[in-house]
Amino acid sequence: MSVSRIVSNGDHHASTSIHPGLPQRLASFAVIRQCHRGEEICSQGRPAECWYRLMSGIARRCAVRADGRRQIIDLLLPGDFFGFTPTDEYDFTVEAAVEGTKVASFPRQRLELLADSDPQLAREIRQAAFETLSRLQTQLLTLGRITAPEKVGSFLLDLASRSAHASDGRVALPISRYDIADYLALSVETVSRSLTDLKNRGVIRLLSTRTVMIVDRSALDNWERHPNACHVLDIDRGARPRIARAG
Amino acid sequence: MSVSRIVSNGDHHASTSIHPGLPQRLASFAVIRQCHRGEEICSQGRPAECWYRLMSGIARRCAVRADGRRQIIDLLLPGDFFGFTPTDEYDFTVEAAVEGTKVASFPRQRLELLADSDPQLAREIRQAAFETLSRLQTQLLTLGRITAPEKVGSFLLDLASRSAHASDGRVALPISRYDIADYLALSVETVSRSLTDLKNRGVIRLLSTRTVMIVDRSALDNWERHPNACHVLDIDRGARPRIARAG
DNA sequence: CGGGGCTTTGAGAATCTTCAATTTAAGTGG
DNA sequence: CCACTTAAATTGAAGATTCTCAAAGCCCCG
Repeated sequence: MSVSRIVSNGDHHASTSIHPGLPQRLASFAVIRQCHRGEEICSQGRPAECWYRLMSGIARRCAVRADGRRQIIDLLLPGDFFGFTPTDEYDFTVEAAVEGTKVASFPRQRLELLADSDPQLAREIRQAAFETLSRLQTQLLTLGRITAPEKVGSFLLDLASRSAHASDGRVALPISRYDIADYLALSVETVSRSLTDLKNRGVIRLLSTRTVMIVDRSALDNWERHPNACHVLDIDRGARPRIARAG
Repeated sequence: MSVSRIVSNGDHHASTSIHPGLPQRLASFAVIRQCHRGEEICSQGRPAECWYRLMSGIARRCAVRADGRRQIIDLLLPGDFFGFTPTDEYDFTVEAAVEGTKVASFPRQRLELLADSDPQLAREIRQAAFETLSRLQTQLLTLGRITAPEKVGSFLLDLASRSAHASDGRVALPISRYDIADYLALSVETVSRSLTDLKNRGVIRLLSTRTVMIVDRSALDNWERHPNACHVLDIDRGARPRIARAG
């Protein structure tokens, strides 16, 4: 169903960016597969026979609720690993979000066996898992935001930091408003309104439907540097400060 | 600042439950530390010198926003690992949520070195990381819920599955309503109202303030078994089904 | 028995969702 | 290359939910 080939050193793109080449040991086992838009890369409930890394394009890891609503658990950008499970089957379905998405797949069982005798490989796998953890944590922070514009702003910042161009505040939105909505647990309309809201407040500029320019970075990023306030007695006892919405 | 001692085989509790003993190899390196309520176990920004596993009690991994709101990224129950980071410093602060919380700590650098020559240990660490991933994903699903009662219900189910007693639907709430609120990104009042709402609808019973009985499990769990609907053309194009709230 | 936090409940304000319709963008075929 | 069809994105208005502010009851601990 797709072109497959062996690659010696995975990444075709510039290795200077945030999206570095494959770790050395891993690279030699990669089998690249190209996917159509909407094509499933791996399916929930199926035996987890491979680990993956997105090489180009975009993929989404999603679940569907009984009420029919879809939820995007994880947005996969080039360089991201996925397919890690504690059990022997995939816990989510992953599908390509854009045409021609390229995925590197690694036979799990073989890799684990090799890792047993190749410490460097084992470390690379561990590192990949830790980076996946970090990605999910970032998303948890985003979903924990209160207002919709904050969620969208947080999403934009995350996207900017994970994308290639770091310098100018230009960020390409790789997915539709619908996908963003399902990723941020908002309705499409609210996503759209939040974007125009941020635009009107001068925080961003919409260069095109799928391109935003971050003008006021600080307005989007409102995280405390050191959360030691957690330690304060008041907060520990539950009487945390109550703050008005960032209307 | 706390009692520390070496243990040969970590877990004091029944090994029959969901909370099994420490993996064999890991166990031999555990140093147990007992913490006071509110005491920090590890701090954001500090060098990540240890990996941890909660042995008893409860801990929370949290962040504080610039506006003062606290967010609980991760609720740690006995058996849970934490402290995994892709960088060399902790990305969040972890603190004991109840008095006498016991934590096993493992010197990271030493463990990684040992893992290089002990494949079994390497596998155990990997497994721990994957389980952490799974835990975060579950929380992402919960936060992705639309209504507050759904979030609370999802939280209860998760808690039930992670707690010891599996049979009777009794679930002990190990943290305050405030903590639950910060964990689910809701206000305290909404958490409280959601609980009484679920009670009034006969889905749960409040045996005590900190003990709920799950009566109608299916009313809380509304996940599609196989999210293959993602693959349907309509959904792929964004025109996902729009469903009324579960009022 | 008193104090303080924890929990619950009430009421109004703000936000988000839903339903509906319009506008913009994109893809297809002549 | 333009007209046409369809999807994507935006905007409006009403209804629903949640947050905020306020206050009362509860429970544990000293």
